[in-house]
Amino acid sequence: MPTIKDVAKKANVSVATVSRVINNTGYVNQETRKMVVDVIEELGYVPNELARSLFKKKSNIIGLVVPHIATFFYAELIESLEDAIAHKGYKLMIFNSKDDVELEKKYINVFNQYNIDGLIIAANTKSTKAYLKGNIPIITIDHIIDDKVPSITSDNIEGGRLAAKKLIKSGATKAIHFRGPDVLITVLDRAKGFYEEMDKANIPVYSCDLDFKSPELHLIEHYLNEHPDVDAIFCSSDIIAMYTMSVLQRKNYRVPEDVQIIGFDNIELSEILIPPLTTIAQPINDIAVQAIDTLIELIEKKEVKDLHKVLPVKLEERNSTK
Amino acid sequence: MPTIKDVAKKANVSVATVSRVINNTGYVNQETRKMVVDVIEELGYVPNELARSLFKKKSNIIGLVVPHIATFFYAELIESLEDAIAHKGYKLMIFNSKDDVELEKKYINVFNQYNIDGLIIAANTKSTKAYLKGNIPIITIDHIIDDKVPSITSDNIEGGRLAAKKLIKSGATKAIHFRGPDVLITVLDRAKGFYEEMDKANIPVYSCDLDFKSPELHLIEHYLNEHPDVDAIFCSSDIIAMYTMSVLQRKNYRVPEDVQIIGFDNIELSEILIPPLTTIAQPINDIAVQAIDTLIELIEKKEVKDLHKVLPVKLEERNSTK
DNA sequence: ATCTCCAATCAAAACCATTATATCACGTTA
DNA sequence: TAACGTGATATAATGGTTTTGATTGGAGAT
Repeated sequence: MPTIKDVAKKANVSVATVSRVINNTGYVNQETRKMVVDVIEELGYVPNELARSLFKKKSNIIGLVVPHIATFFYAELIESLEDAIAHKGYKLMIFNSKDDVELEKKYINVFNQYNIDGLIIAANTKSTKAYLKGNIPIITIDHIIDDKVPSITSDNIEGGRLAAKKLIKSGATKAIHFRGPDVLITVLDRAKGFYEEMDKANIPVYSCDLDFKSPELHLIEHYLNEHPDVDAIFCSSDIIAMYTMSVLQRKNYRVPEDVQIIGFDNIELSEILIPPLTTIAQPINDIAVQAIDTLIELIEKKEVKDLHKVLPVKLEERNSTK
Repeated sequence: MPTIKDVAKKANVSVATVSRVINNTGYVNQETRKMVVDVIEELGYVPNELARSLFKKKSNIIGLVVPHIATFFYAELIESLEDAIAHKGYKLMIFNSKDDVELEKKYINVFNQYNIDGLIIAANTKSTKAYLKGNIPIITIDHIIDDKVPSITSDNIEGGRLAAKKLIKSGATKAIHFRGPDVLITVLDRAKGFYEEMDKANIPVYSCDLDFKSPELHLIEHYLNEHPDVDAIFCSSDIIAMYTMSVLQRKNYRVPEDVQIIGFDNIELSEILIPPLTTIAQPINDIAVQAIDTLIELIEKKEVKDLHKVLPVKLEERNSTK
């Protein structure tokens, strides 16, 4: 790999001149510029980003902490984030925390080691303070770890409400809420909105916590057995809804005639279920774009207006509800 | 952030001594070591990985090029890779190529800029030569771009054969193969093995190319309409199989009585379909581990024995076949 | 004729960690 | 005693880039 020195030597100019050409700063004669550009072309010189980062204390790398890459929602989120990040000239470094505190600690070190410019935390971290200690700009997605740390969340409470309202309107009389793990604020908020409306309508709700990545089929079945007369189900995620529908179908419940079901996320697959799944749509792409925009404002020390942005969700009506 | 100099000053030793303590090299007195370690602890000093990388020409970063992060198979692959990489003390930088040549070109520059130590290409790249020009160790997953570039693939041909054999044994008389995009070698290999066996058994096969990420429902439907008497379907991926099953169900085909169907990948969801999907299981985790192992051998300039490793696939029999 | 100004350029310092080389003190050995 | 080995540490060079401060030559002003 040729260095800036090689270019300088070959073009018979100083290193500084080459630097000025590359960065379009300071004075440089048109002819000199052309000469330098030609040599750069000829040698196939590419500036070394590490050296740049070292000097500028800025790496153009954004770190992302997620609990599980392969969970559908996160996978789609990562894709959107990668896209938004690439557009801004940054690169993405991904860390899979697996909700493991030790792992997170290790990662936090890495962030400092690499002069990472910003951090997106989409995981329910337990090491809040450790993250905040370094002075890397941080933004959280899907939850809030500190009042001063900007966040982008969907309006989960409203999502829960929308689901409840829809089920109530379609004649629900007894409901189950299959939730994700109750350590997640998203999960709690969705539940909160849901209970709120169901309580108002005096409809009893039973709830059960499941794993997000692979919901336990036997738990779902067990729960349905305990409440055979349930006629409305709200799930914290579309994946949970898919698992639930699978159990329902196996147990010969008709959807939506016997039981209505609503999911959350609006992942692509929800459309092709039989019947297609009614769900609460999260604006994943908007979340990603807003997160990156805000994070970059933070990195550039600009003023961030709304510290906690809540994006609207939408009821996507399909045929798993009446 | 304190630097090595700060540590040296505070501990009253030279920078070199601190470095020796950190890296466990050369001679350093026990007492001096303790003193240095204490100061490091006190200042919360962490070596700057960028400076290290710059000097060593080694970044401990491994790049990964995938076509679409959110495609199920890739998401699971990324998760496994991240795991294997983290275990070896490397970090993962992800690039979503979207099968876009321009984007790939941009990324290849980035790899050099960051002194990336190794590259995993899981995408069907069109810029083979550009990748090879830099002298970064490369390994490909799921396809082969050059005879000299090590690769890890599943035994896709055998996968196709296994699917065919199973369908033949269960009485198939007319088959459709819903494939992924025919630019992918994986897709072609699976088809190859499948045709091979079906030809032997004299069973006609019709095939149709679909998108991997969001298979076109109308194409599937159109194809089924054209061949209403089909009784066996082999899909290049479980996602395609899910979409196909959705169409089948909507058209009131019974699975497996009227039509048998086999997928590929064995993603988690395939188990909960109704009926559970028979599929060809790829050893995703093994692929990831072997890929990282081989890549690191390459990085460390060790001899790589088998340049092209083909990992066995397995027929996972469930109830979508007879 | 002298001075100011500015475009154009350069050399050197800075960034941070690593390492080859140098230095020194001490003890051992010929 | 002089030469040597060795443990312990310091010094300086290295890597690639950007920035700072300094220098030059020439145009225009006084």
